[in-house]
Amino acid sequence: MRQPLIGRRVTGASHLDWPNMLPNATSEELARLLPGRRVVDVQRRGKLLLLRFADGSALALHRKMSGNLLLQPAGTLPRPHTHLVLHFEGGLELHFVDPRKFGRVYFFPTASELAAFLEARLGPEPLDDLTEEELARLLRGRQRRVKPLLLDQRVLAGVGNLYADEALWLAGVHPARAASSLSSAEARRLALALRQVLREGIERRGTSFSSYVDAAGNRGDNQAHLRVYGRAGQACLRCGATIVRILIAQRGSWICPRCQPLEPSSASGARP
DNA sequence: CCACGATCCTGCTAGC
DNA sequence: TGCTAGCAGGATCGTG
Repeated sequence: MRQPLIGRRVTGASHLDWPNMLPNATSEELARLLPGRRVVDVQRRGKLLLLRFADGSALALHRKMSGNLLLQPAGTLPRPHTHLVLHFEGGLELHFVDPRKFGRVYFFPTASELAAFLEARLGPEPLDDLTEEELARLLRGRQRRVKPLLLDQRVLAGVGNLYADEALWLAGVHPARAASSLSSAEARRLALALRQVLREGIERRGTSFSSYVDAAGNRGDNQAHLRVYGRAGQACLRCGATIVRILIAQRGSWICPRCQPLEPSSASGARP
């Protein structure tokens, strides 16, 4: 979205039909405050898309489970479940389409308010800052199970359910292991695995097993390359054991019970 | 500090 | 064919 949006001025905001989408503003405020603001940067932080405006104000958009952001020519008829259309000069629109209505749009009048918001709820970026030492530091002393810890955005930003499962499988770590129980070798493998699965997901332009599309409406390819997520009943790609689905912190979690033992087994086990 | 359940929503699909 | 239970890429809140 950077190329099409940077430098463009907002001319309007419409189709704001879902107040719960706006935790810190009203529809009327957005429609009144946004026109005239010029986009100077488009960034990602964790799972948030940030639109920064010339005066330091910003929008932060979270797609949650079902949201899609589509760049369309002006005048495109919004599809069902569209809850925000941002109009830009030059005949461009950004449509926020979200059937489940879990998505959120935050408005921040100043850069420092945005910074405080991000600081309060997001940990380090795995692709920028996650050395093995940093992950070891994040795990140290935590009695929490490792998967819920990885999914906690305040601990580490941007890792979701499927990437957590993929990384834990690659690293040969059971999702219910206590975070502090990981050996330094396991922590090292996990740090590398997290970076790998996120990098692959981006290279493949996302995981579209359901409705995800990018801003141009194109599906990603990553769903065809998942190693463990959603593969219950199928053979583990590494050892041939049957992949199972378990519940960890109420989230579906797919594991290979042989490559990812819960108890440190005396048998040699998998050397992923 | 941590686990768990409920909550916010709609759509899809597997199973009957 | 039609119904229903269960599940879904997320995150927050209250309770214990």
